[in-house]
Amino acid sequence: MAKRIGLKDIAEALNVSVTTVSRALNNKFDINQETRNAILQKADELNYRPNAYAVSLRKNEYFTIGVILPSIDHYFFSTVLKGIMNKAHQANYLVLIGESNHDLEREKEIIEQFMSHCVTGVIISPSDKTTYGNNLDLLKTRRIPFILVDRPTNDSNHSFVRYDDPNGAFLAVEHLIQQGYKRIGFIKGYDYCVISNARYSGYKKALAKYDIPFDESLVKSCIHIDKPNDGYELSKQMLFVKNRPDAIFCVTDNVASGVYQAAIEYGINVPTELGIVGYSNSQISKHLTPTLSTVEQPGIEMGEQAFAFLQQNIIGGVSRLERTFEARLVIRQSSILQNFK
Amino acid sequence: MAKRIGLKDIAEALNVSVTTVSRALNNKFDINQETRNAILQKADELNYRPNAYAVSLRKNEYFTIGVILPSIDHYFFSTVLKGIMNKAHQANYLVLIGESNHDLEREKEIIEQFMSHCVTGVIISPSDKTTYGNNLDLLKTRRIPFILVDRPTNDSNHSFVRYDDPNGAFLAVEHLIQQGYKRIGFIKGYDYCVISNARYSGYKKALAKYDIPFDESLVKSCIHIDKPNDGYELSKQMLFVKNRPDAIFCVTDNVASGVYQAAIEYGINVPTELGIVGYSNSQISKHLTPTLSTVEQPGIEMGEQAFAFLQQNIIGGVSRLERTFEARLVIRQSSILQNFK
DNA sequence: CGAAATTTCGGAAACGTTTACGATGAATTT
DNA sequence: AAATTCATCGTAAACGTTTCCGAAATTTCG
Repeated sequence: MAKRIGLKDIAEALNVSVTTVSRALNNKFDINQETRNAILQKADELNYRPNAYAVSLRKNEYFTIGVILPSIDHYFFSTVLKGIMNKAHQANYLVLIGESNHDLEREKEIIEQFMSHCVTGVIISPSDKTTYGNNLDLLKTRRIPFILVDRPTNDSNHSFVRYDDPNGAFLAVEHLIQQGYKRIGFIKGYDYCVISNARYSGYKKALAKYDIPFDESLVKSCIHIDKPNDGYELSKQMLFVKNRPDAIFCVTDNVASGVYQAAIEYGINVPTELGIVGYSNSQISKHLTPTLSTVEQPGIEMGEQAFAFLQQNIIGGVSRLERTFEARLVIRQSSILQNFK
Repeated sequence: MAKRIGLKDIAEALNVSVTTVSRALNNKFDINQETRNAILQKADELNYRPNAYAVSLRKNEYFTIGVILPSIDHYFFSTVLKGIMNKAHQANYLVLIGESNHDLEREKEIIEQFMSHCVTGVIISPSDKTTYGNNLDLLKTRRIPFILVDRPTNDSNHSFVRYDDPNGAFLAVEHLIQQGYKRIGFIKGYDYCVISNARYSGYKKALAKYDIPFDESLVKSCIHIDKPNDGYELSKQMLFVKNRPDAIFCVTDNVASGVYQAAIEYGINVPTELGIVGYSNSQISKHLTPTLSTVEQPGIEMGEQAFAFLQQNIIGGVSRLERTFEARLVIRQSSILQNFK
């Protein structure tokens, strides 16, 4: 509302030129100490802030990156964002944020908004469909570097930061096997969910390694991977048969929480009668009773790494970078059988 | 990396002036249909995007708001942010985000960055100390409108969106009383935590209404309000005495989760032997066993309301707006005694 | 003391837009 | 046929900076 004050205001107040004021404020060398001090003081007095728009326009450097996430209130993504913002702040970058809600059209809008705002790079966790999609082409034709987070595409030219999802699932299932569980079920996501499929493959690999026959009746697909309800319903189906599984690996912690509910309802003890392992090491996993064993996903570190990669791409012009975070299992109470046998 | 293409590039390619190109792209009237079409086509072909910096600078209108939150990966705040971004997107505003981490110095840096980027308004959930502080003065002297979220200051001129915290606590405690609990404890935050104190007052008010004497030994203060550990330790202290409380109201769900742990450790049944009510209706409250009764905090709605207020302040120049969201109790299993008595 | 070097500053152009204004030519009117 | 209108376009200034270049004023040097 109030008039923005600019270099001109300071200049007029002190009877010097705009150029001189600029020089003083930017610590240039060819300026007298006294005038500089006077200018600094006046600037402070008038509460001057440089207009970032004018500066960027003139210098043609826009210290801005864009971040696109499917959902901002999803715990994992919010930690990724935190990691990005940590590093971005240190490097004096402005961070623009867009929430795609897995909507391709929205994702495109965000990218175009980012391009209008001259982002020098983008970190994106694409919606599932983008994986094969063309929204990224918008960035490519503009040669705007981007880093994929958590969900790499099948294009081998892209830089990405991801988590070793198959191995995370493998470790989870192997752990269950080693604990002595015999019939291990898996509650997955829908068929085209990239993340779910990656974990599915790890599940199968672990079974194969220990010569456990794959039993399709032990695998169920849920629609909503972020809510417990599907896990609840599907595990009820799985547990209400004669030859029921004695352990269930879940595609997310939230799904696992649904399995807890079903177990309680049926009076099935966890972990003695039913082992459970989730995925994400989200907040709830520590709070469930018994505490939930799960696969860790270090969101902050992944975010920080993504920003570091982006910076390398921007500055160094490095073409392709990738990092796969090593999977790590967090063993808690829900999968410990050893002491009871 | 690639050269940005501007109006000039289109103009040169078509042998017209920059002005004409601008006119064509902005749907001005005094332009020939054919040239317009040619320009539109060329712009599309070259993948032109207007430079938002130049536009804003020239038009002197910056459709940007800033949001400052203590923590971005805190569930409640992430939902507030989601609400803000929903509305901001509809209104075509750019959203800048800063994470203060309850650090006053950082908060100031963010505000200055925002001012450099010419935000037309700010939504801020101030760190505790700012409540009495001067960071907001930076905005005031610049006449940049701002809306406080969740944590109003004691300055009666400020616009804010908050939650009726005292009443939320009151409802929680009243509910426990009505269920038949007799000795109701409270685990609060540290002494200067605004939110904690608001809830504390509601606790006391409920006791007073039902003529239950206030017993200081039933009130404990924790440091970390967002983690279960303090709740765990403090409730152990409270439960390990002869005349222990039969219900505990907690300043947050996370603290309540710590009480669960202590109860399990001591073999105390929830809710029959110990009633528990938390605060925030966070993710975990639905997943705990038994499910946790808690006070709802509608983050998305509060965020949307905050943006609506900000917009009114910006557009209409309305001076002061406030809204207190009505408290609502979510009754789950952890506080139900009625059926057992 | 004159010339050269140095210090300190201002003028002007530029970044990519938008917009007020004027210019041009064609079409219409008288 | 001259005068007027109208449609279409270009010129130039402006937004708030930075920076190149040159101009004074001052100092240093031979």
